[in-house]
Amino acid sequence: MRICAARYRDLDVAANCDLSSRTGSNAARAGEGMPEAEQRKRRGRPKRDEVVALDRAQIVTEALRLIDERGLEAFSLRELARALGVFPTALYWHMPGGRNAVLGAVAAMAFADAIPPAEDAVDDWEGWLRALFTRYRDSLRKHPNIAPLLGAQIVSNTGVDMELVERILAALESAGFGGERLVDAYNTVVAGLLGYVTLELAPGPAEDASEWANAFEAEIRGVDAGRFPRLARNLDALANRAFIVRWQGGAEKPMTHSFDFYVETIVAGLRALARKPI
Amino acid sequence: MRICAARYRDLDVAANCDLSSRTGSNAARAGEGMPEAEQRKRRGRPKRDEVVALDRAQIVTEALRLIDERGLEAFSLRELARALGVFPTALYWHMPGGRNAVLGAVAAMAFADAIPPAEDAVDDWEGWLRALFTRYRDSLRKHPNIAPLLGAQIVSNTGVDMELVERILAALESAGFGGERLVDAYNTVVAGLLGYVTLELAPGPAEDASEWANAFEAEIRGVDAGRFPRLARNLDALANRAFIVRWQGGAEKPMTHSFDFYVETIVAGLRALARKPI
DNA sequence: CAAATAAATTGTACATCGTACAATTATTTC
DNA sequence: GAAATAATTGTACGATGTACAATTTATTTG
Repeated sequence: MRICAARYRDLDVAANCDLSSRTGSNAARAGEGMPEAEQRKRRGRPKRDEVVALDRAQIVTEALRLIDERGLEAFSLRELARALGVFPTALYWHMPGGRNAVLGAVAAMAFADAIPPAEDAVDDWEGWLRALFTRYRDSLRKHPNIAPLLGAQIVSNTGVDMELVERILAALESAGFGGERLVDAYNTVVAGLLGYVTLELAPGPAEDASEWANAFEAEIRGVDAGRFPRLARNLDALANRAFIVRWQGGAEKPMTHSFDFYVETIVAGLRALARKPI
Repeated sequence: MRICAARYRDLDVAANCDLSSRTGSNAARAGEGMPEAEQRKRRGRPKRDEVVALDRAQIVTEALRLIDERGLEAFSLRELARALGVFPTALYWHMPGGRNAVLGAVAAMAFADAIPPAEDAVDDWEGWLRALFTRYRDSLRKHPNIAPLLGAQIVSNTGVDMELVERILAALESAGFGGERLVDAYNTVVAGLLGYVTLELAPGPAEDASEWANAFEAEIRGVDAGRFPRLARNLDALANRAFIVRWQGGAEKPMTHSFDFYVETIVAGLRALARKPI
């Protein structure tokens, strides 16, 4: 038996006391150097002119900023709340789904930015497809840390715009696809669209990056030429420039040339299959 | 001020007391109905014949089983330890990297199972590539929950076999690629290999699956035919069978037909580009 | 204009997680 | 038989997601 001094054993209380002001227009950007509870917050709904009225858009934007800055793995609701100068549970009012809802919204926002603007009339379907692919890649390269979100999670997303679907269908119809083949070609295009970039930007090992990189590079460089003759012969061309034998992610070391080839492969493949009846 | 009954405020102690026996040969499979601390464990290293000698392989296998059963998101080191009848910290002895190391090993194991056996002499590179693609997909469909691991994380994995690299290079050389183009073609093949399956097996929203599915299906079914004429016209062919307009994952509703088309697209594209000099 | 209702937040609480570190015991090595 | 090393139990802590209650302001309704 012992005497306990603290009424509450939950340390969250202490952790949540570092609230920045956030009065007036967005002060959230101030970031780290918090002025230590500059003006104490009342409980309850804030007065109209006292605060900028935290809303969905603000939350999602800040979430993306945090993910850009510290990575997807380090993202947490609590840190997001801290950055916004708000208690973590306040986020649930605007985003009832909690963490997953925030990430879903971030993904949807990034995806929306990636699809090309509404210049209809797709007469050159090949050119349009090339443009779609490169535009998507360029967009995602600005936020490489969310690549896993788009590639491998919540693909059938909330509110993903049907605009993209419609445009891809238009391009493929103008290429000559219809009926069942149209579905297949559509799936091929979407998979192709996300596939390469997801892999290219996939995160490496979280910690001790350079240490691991050095070890892996050494392993690659000293590959057994007897067992793997082709790999050894083309090592200079492959090392750190090809998918399994690289030690840097696409954010640091883009694989642009191969991407162009990849796009050309898919376009050429579709062109070939558009002709063949079966 | 209050009198506290418990000496330790850490509930882990209680949580870790439900250790199953695991004496003799693997009793871990017994699972949920634990006989409540049947025989108390001593501290320290166990005697040789008392226990099955927990090792890396056992850990990885059990981890994969748990992920298959409850999903990747629900996976935790503590539950893994519970299933093995061991304290969580015991896992660190065999897997110094902790959680990430376990997941990496799981991914590597699954990947190793996916590459075809050593039937060298690739005279028919197209056939070999088709076989590689379908084999990889079939393997992953047995463990759909780890798809995000292979597709979007730790791609340059620890100990990923160079065997696969060498074989792909062999196939592509026999197709006529060399030098810089060989690298591009290789990257295209690897991206194609992982891309479609990663997307096809991507997990949907974790909770309230059927509720969300119903809502989404209703939204799709009632699509605005004015704004999205092509989508509306092909709705029956697309609904729940195409990437953005589906409400079930590939584990429940495979997209095999489109996959075959996808493979054919890549093969045809490579065939075309193998001829063209630039 | 008063009362009710909704909106938006602070505040409390808790189970769970990953993992660093110490303590303990068995086996192997010299 | 002592020293090293292997393999585990046991302790502890900070962090996270989120359910729920309390509180205050704004809006709607009678």
